Amino acid sequence: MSQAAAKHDVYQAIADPTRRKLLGLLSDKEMPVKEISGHFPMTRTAVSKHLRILGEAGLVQERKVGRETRYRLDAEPLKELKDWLAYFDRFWENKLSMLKHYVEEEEVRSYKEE
Amino acid sequence: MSQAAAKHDVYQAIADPTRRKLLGLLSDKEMPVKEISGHFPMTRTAVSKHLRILGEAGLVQERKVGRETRYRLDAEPLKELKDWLAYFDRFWENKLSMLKHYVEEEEVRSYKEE
DNA sequence: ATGATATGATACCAATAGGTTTCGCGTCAA
DNA sequence: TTGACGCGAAACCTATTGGTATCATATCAT
Repeated sequence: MSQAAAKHDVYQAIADPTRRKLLGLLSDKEMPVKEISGHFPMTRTAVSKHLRILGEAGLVQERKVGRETRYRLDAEPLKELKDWLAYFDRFWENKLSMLKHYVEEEEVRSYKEE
Repeated sequence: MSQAAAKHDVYQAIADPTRRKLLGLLSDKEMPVKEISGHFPMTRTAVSKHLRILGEAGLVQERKVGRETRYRLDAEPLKELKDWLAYFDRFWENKLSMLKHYVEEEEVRSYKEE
């Protein structure tokens, strides 16, 4: 309830390479927009928009200092991604069991349908 | 070189909730398009497009069986995601060290600038 | 051979995404 | 107090996305 209008989720947020780079950049230290945008071949406004999307996903937090707005990483929402990803662990943690899975599937299916 | 025109990467592929659901569905078993599309409130063509995008990202593999095309999960490309994610582990594996990080940053900055 | 089935290809559409330029406003420095 | 600075908001543009309906083709069943 604390933050309405979560228009962008973490999956969308990291879909864009610029935004992934932003997260890497802001993991080192807090940074004002001007300094941030110096690292990207686009206008400050464009970077600012990316930052807003990251903010909506909860991946960055902002703080006003004088006329600056400083952004820093908040990695917490990445947990959701990590959890989602964990489900697929068994499918490549050992590829053998996955293969076995499909081979057995196939034997059953061949017998029934083909 | 084996696969040209990788128009979609794994980050984009999983950005869409329908496609994430598809991956979950296809992790259980190989499935033909018609059966797959039965699980979604959209046309078969739409589902087919999502499958193509997943295919471009290497996340599903297809196999022709008679007039069917059966799809199955290939989780391997998710490794890239997992690796990318691993970089951020330190930022929430123990939140204390992260906090410490910023506090120290801030002390230095206050001293220099404010 | 004929008709139903499974699918991909194609053309089309509205909404969103990613970018730009311009503008206004608060803050800092002279 | 007057600029310059840092930033977000707004209007705008084009390409992409997610969806549709329609069509062509290959395969299966009769």
